Amino acid sequence: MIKITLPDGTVLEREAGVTGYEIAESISPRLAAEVLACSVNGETVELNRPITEDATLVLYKWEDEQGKHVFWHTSAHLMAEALLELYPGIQFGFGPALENGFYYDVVLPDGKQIGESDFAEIEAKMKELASKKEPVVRREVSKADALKEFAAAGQTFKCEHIDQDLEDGTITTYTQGNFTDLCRGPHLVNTGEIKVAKVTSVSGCFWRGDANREDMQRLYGITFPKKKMLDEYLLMLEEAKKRDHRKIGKEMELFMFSERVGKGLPIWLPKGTDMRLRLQEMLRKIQREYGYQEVITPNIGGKILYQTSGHWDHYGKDSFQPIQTPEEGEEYLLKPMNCPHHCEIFANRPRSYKELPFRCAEFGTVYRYEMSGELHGLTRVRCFTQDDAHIFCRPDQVKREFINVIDIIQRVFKTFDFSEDNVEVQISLRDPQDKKKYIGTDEEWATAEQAIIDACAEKGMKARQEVGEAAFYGPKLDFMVKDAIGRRWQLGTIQVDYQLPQRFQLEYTGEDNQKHRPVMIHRAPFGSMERFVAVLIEHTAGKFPLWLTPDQVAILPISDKYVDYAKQVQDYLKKNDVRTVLDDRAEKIGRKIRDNEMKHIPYLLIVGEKEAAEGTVSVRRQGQGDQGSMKFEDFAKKINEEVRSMTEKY
RNA sequence: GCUGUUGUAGCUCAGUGGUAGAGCACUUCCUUGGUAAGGAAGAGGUCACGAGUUCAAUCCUCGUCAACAGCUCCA
Repeated sequence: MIKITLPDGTVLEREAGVTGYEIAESISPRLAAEVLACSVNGETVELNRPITEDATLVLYKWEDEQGKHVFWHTSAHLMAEALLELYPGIQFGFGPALENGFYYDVVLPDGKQIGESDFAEIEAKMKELASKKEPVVRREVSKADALKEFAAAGQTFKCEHIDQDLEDGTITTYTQGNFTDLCRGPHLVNTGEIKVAKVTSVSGCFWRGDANREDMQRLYGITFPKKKMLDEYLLMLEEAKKRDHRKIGKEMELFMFSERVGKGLPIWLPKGTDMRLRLQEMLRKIQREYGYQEVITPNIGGKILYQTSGHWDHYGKDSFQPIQTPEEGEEYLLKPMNCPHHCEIFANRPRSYKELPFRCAEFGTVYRYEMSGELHGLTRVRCFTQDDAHIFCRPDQVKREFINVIDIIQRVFKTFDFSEDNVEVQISLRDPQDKKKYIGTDEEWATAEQAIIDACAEKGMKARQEVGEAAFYGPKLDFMVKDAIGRRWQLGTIQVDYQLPQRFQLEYTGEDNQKHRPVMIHRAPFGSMERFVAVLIEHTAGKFPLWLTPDQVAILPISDKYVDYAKQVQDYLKKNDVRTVLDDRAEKIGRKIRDNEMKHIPYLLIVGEKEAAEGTVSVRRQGQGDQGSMKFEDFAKKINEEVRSMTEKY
């Protein structure tokens, strides 16, 4: 029997020997029209695959992640089919489905490159082919036959893939029309489901992602079963663009870039600086509770410092090149990280176990020579300030310290309503196959990795483990947050490190009067001030919480007859630590409200004849309209109370 | 760094082989108004930068710089 669970939760049974599609059809024609793929005992397969034995069946529609995935995977083949017709002799690499759409890596014959002007033609061809409703036919082939077939088609990348990566007996191909692709599947039963296709972008890439291999072009596309869905998708992208931190940062005058200062070197404008300092104050307050001591170190350090730490060997070419001092024959680096400086602080004098854990914090500005193509607004820059700290502790204190840092990060995220949906936690482990990338012994790695896994378990945190993502000196726990269009950025990070203490010969005297080596924990709850502010802008669309926002209150006189009174109110609020702006333009009140609402100022105070006579202000909350009037002294109290209740919580 | 795209007023963007336009913002004037756009006038540009083609280049070609999308990378 086949056990079927429907989307609404009802459970049905059918005799074996039918296909997923036939089952859907027997339930309702409407379901049959909507269903795209199914899974048999957890494995996603085509709808036309006969189910021969007892199984659990789940039907997938467009709304299901699996349904979309199959739809887009077939769409990738459809695009390839279109490309093959338009550019005979084209070579295909990989063409997978993505979270939103799909891509195909290709090399065009005779060195031709696809540009945006070619998109319309490709889209039209895809539509034309889809309208033929070609069946997608699955075949199992032997390795030898597959090699022969793809060699005959001149597909050298496919042949390499078959030859090097695939086992005989596991190889399948899918054919639609004149196009056959090597593919594990599953796919749509026919391409007619695809009603609207859009090629979204083209970019360069390498065969197998290897910069030493052939250059390819990666063509991105997205398709939908209904025309309306494409319009909605494009609208959603438009909306996301409005939250882009680069746009809002410019509009709100938070930060800027200057070509003469240099690319990737952000300049914090007064309002942005105001916010940043407030964020730093928040973290300072929290850190003090956990016994951190703040330090300040220079923005450069001797090259020898980074040779000692090992960073020069690993990242020398990704740093700004050394600054020479010819008279003294010295070389200095702009500091790419703060840890070596902090190691020197620990090594400054003999340390006792009684001082441990020694927690050394710094808002440390660092410089990294990131590849120019990588630079991106405030999220990827060449100069940024880490909310850095290094904890030197005994091995048995690692887990406790680790948990404290997780607490700090969770407090920070809670303050900004980064819900669990937005935050992904990742444990970054070493790739044991690739030991050249890392320093340290197997035992140290095992201990460090276990400490992280244990700490997460103790905090009940769901964390994904990623092999090969560790830093060269140790494993990491990273907190990733999505931006407006779903790109993930790493914010908070905690890392265990046995290596730097060794390299810097760090020691403390234990209770036993013997020298011991401390363990070092690197941590940054925000990650960097730049990236955190960027993500915060996109998260809030520029509507920052009252305690943080640069301008809390705008005062709007009804006419310039009341500007004097407005100034009196402003003075009072300033004296009571409320951040205000005065809109004394000769504009109508409706206009002033509109303009200041659009600037995302949390409170607007309207003052006219009535308010001046009574010593009140008419209060308007952002997005919530008129809130009635009150004495301006009471308003000052209210707003201060509101800010206090927010800052007390973090 | 690689592939593609873009660069015109403070912002968003039209436009043309004969050296430029709109809307918003800005300045001034009129209006003195009650909860999301009042009216008029003015000012503002080496059309990213540098070469080349041309009688003539903002427009065509090449190079440089920067930005955007993606790849690769991310201590």
